[in-house]
Amino acid sequence: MKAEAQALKGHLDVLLLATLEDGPRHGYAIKEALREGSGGRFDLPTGTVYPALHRLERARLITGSWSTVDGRRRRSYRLTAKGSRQLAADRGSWREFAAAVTALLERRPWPATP
Amino acid sequence: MKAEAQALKGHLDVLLLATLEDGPRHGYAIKEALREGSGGRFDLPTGTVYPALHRLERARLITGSWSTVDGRRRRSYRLTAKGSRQLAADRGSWREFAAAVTALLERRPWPATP
DNA sequence: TCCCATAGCTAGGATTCCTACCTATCCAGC
DNA sequence: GCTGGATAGGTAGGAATCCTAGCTATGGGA
Repeated sequence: MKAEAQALKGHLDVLLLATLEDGPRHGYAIKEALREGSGGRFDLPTGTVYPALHRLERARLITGSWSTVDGRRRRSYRLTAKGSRQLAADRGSWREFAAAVTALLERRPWPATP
Repeated sequence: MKAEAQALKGHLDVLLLATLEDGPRHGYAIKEALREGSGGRFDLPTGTVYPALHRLERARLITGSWSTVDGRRRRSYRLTAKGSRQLAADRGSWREFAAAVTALLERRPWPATP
């Protein structure tokens, strides 16, 4: 395994949901949004993105619909109500998680610092 | 799978290394340090901690030695030079990773904001 | 004409973390 | 004396996730 691989480590779902917060996007556009929104850091292979979208759809967090634009078929996804709630919850979880890891790595006392 | 499980998502190694930065600790003490240092958030099962320590030892990031204290056998671990370097690198990776995820979730423009 | 960007997909492997289980000692409470 | 919890170590196996590697197909620019 490459050293820098496995970069997402379980946080992919919340990122995918977040890209849909402003409105529907198709898979490839989601992938591009993550790449651009992260300064190139999250340049995910399609073998990561598409299965993850299918997983979110099975979980009813997003719904997809087919369309054709310029001769290319697209599957456009949007957040469901459940997905919206999940996104809000996951954002909170991320903040707590990041705070806890940072506290341990920066060796600050828990819970808060000046 | 429980909703809140898989809490560490690939960041366990850097946390384990960080607990050894102040000096040697044995496995159980490492587990306790993570629990206390995270305000109880990272209360890891031993089935997570011990195999991870063995993994780090195999990778020569830490070295362990047996001792007996109060009739209990302990395996005390300390950082190797390689482990120290890895910790420094992983800290940097964490900062970048956390910044990228936060930027996407808080929808701040990349790379920086006031 | 050929290649790149766009757009979608799957199979299988590697890794990681957790659940569930095990042994054993020391000490406090009953 | 006995029991249970905290301390201390461990393993086996499963579930989940992400990546690699491969595939099809269209449109447009060099």
